[in-house]
Amino acid sequence: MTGTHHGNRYGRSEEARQAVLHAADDLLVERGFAGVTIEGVAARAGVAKQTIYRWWSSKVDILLDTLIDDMAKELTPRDHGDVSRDLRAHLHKVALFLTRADAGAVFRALVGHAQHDPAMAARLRADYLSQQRARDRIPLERAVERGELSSETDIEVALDELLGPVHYRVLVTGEPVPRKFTDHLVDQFLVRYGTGRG
Amino acid sequence: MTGTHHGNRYGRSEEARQAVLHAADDLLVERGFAGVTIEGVAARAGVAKQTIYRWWSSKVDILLDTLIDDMAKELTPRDHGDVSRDLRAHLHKVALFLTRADAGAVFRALVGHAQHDPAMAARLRADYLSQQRARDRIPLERAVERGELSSETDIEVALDELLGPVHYRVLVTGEPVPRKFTDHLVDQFLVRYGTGRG
Amino acid sequence: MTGTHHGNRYGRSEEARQAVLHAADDLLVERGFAGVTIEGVAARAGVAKQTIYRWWSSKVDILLDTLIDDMAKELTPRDHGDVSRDLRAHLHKVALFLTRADAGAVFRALVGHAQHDPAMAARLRADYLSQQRARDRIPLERAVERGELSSETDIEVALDELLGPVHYRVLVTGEPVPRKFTDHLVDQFLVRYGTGRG
Amino acid sequence: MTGTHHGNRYGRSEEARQAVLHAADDLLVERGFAGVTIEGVAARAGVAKQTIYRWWSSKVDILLDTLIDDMAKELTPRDHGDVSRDLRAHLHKVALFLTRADAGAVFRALVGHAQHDPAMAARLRADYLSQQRARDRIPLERAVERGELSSETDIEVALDELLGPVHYRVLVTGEPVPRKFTDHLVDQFLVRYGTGRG
DNA sequence: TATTAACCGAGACGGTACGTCGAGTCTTACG
DNA sequence: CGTAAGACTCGACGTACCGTCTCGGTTAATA
Repeated sequence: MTGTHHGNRYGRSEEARQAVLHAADDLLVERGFAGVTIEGVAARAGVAKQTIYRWWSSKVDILLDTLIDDMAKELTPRDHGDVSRDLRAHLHKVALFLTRADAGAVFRALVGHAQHDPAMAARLRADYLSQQRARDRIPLERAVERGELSSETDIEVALDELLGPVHYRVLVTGEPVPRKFTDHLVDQFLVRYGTGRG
Repeated sequence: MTGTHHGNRYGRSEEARQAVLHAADDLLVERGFAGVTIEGVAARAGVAKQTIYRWWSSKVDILLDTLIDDMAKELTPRDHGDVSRDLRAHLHKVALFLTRADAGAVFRALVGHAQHDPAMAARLRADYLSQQRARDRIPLERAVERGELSSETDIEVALDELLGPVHYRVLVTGEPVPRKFTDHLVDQFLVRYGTGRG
Repeated sequence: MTGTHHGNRYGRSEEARQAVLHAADDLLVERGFAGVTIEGVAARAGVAKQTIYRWWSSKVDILLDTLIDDMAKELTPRDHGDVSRDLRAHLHKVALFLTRADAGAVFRALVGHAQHDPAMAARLRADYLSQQRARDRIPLERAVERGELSSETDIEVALDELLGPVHYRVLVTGEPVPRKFTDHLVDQFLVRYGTGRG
Repeated sequence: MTGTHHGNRYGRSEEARQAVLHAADDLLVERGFAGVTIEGVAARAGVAKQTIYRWWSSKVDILLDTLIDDMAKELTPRDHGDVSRDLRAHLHKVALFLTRADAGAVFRALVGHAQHDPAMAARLRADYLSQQRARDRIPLERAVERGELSSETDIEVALDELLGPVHYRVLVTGEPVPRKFTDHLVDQFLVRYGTGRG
């Protein structure tokens, strides 16, 4: 009746999964968060609504799925052998990620939605942000190992000082986040905490 | 409302306005952002939907109306005669405001929604956040006048360094924002920028 | 936003009501009972689904509304001054009604559905069929008054004998119900029950 | 079903067939016609939907399968040697069958559905009702042979006069069909058509 | 005895329609 | 003119079944 189907007892259709994720992503970028509807995603993906509801609980759930890959892929810090270069590079990557159209848009939309939905906020933090937080720690932990930072540095607070201003600009003031700004944050941070050996 | 409606040939009903604002506020706290609907507000306020649409353009518009008074009232910094005490007090007040149930909930909800709605975000920044930003500048400008901060201090960047971590915790990580944290931010800031005269 | 609306505090839109009834009727005739869907009726009538649900509880409810006028209009027996002519005329009208495309189709569909839905069956009998039954009694009661039938005639049973075979053909065997057949039923009936004065 | 399924190269599983028929029958009695769904039958019978679609074209097709045995079994008239007793007995059996919960429910449901589906109605008449009609003729044909009825009797019309009122009560008015009523129908019929020898 | 084709259960798939909710618009009667 | 009331169109929600299409495993006639 309907053309080609891909039912399969042992496992879902990867084709349908990809179509849904891409459709949701596209709609978010094109029409914004309110423009992402289950009905719209289904239509655009060429998929039945029921198929979406079978695997995702809400449009937020879909967007989380689109986010997780990107974040790990784009935001894993590399080792440049030097705390300053590590931090400058990582903070810049974070800024680029947050302000870029596609993946950053998903992140902003989800953090925005989290303000309206405590349960989803808890899940976002437990499943996604904590992973990112772990990646963010890496440059600082390496710096402590290298002796570039005191071993008594409060890394949690340090992360807030470095990442806080970047997210604040993105989420609240809407100011751009140029490289100069992130570099400045790193420099100020090292002035205070660095051992002078870095 | 009193049960009887109140036509008024010369001007709008202040009674209706207050009922709407309170109903919206109550619903936000009780049921969250999604629980605030025009229909629900109208029913709760004992007001016709049309009356709401006549004076507000959306539920976000109503919530903005509830926010503006509170922010000016609660977040105007006092002068303690000393940059450290000024900043510590102000940052603490900001943290309290953001994390408190009612007014902070409205703020978080609106910033959350702004992530989904660029036009509303622009308006939020132009009409509300810029006013708050001006209030936030006061302690720093006073410190420059007093000579406690160099006159070359980039106040915009300084604000981002002070307020950014606070908003980051509130909006992203969900960590609490204790006085110890805000005090630490101020201390670190003054270590770097202070003239030593403060 | 949508063109012309006709909201009105004091009363529903007669225009919408008529459009719904006609659309339902048309769909029934064109596509059969299964082809009558709330969604389809709404689309065809140019009416919102919500408007239908506001005034009718189901598609059956709509069809009942289309039926009631027709039945009273078409099946009220006239007085020909003679039991034989009265009954022949009435039975023929019933047969025509039942076998005709539009109104008869509605009747058949509803009686068919009543077989699946005891609650609806009860309502159909209480609100519609009993009215028709009352109309069907008229010729027989007149005949008793005229002395053409014994006053001891069991009118209920008589009605079953006259109307039963007609409905049986329509609903069960699908045989046509020609005038010859209905006339024969009347003749046989009068042979048995008539006083010979008719 | 036993929990293990039973592939069979040459021929279908009688076990599955019975499970489906019983499940359909049970669901019809418990939840009515609308409560009979292919999914529900499959689940209840412990059978795959595909197995149902392999052997039946629709839920109506399943119910027809449950009907055919019962009708032949229960509605074959016996020979009492006398037209009056033959007809009284047969008409009473028909009335019992139609008004009883299980088999009668299936019959009523199918006749009801036939009002909505002309193709199914044609099939119902061709495959089932015509067989029943043949059985219904038997007592009358025997009576003609015996000389109890004139050989010129129009048996088709006679059947409508006898069976029509019974079906009318069952399908339309919902009145009970007591023995007194069926006996009366037979008596009236014989008054008119009998040769007086019966 | 091993092969293998028809049947079986399970269940994912693309769809249609369901009945509900809220959005934003429009009309009315009243004060 | 502003108000309460509420009917209107519209879009999306999440659910139930539809009928189709694999999939991996079972069974029994045949090679």
